[in-house]
Amino acid sequence: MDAQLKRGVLDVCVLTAIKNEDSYGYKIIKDLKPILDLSESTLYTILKRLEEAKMLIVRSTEFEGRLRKYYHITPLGIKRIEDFKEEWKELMDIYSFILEEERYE
Amino acid sequence: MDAQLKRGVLDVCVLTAIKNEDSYGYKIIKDLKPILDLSESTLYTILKRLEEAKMLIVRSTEFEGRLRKYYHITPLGIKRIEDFKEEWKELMDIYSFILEEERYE
DNA sequence: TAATATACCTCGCGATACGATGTATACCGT
DNA sequence: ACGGTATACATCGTATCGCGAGGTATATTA
Repeated sequence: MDAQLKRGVLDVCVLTAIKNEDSYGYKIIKDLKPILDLSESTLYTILKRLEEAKMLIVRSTEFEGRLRKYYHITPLGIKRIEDFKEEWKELMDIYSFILEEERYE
Repeated sequence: MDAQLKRGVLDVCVLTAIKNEDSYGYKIIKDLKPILDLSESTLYTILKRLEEAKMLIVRSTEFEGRLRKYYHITPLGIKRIEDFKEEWKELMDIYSFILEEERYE
């Protein structure tokens, strides 16, 4: 999938991945794999950004000798998802425009 | 509308705007206004990019004393629109994922 | 013992939206 | 005659962000 098209949905996907149950980086990538391929460097950048935006909070734990950082969504994170749904409506209008113009070809 | 979400659709919108009839910068902005607000600096950057990608060709004319550059879509430009429609399917899957997760809140 | 999986992270590059700014002509109201 | 607005083009710099390349470390498996 085109990188440009990803930009508007990536952070919302990550928030969605942790919405129902706290999760951690490595698991998020695996969970999202079927619908969206994202690299580790991308994910950790996003997680950091979302943390700075207070859309999630982090809890570091140790699991079987390895570090594992669990991410928990905040009300601001929930709001980000809701806002996205509103934006989606506008995006649908744009898509309709592209399809409609097609009829006259 | 969020700038990030725009990135994947902007160039396709511009191509769509000139698809059925050759058009020029100032008119493209006015035509797209109802569904998408884009600034002049953004549009001219996109037009230049699309020209370099050979998705459109330019024809400079003079109209009532002013310069006017008409843009005409090429087969590559048409293909870009078709490719976008395929990408849209993937985007719909992502949107479905976001909505489905919602059910368990 | 070597490879693979798990789990984290940083740096730099390239792509790109957009505000600010600039140039120039035509038109319209006062 | 003059100022404002519309038309029409363009460039530059900044900020954002996806992602490949590379790094560190432990556990498991062949």
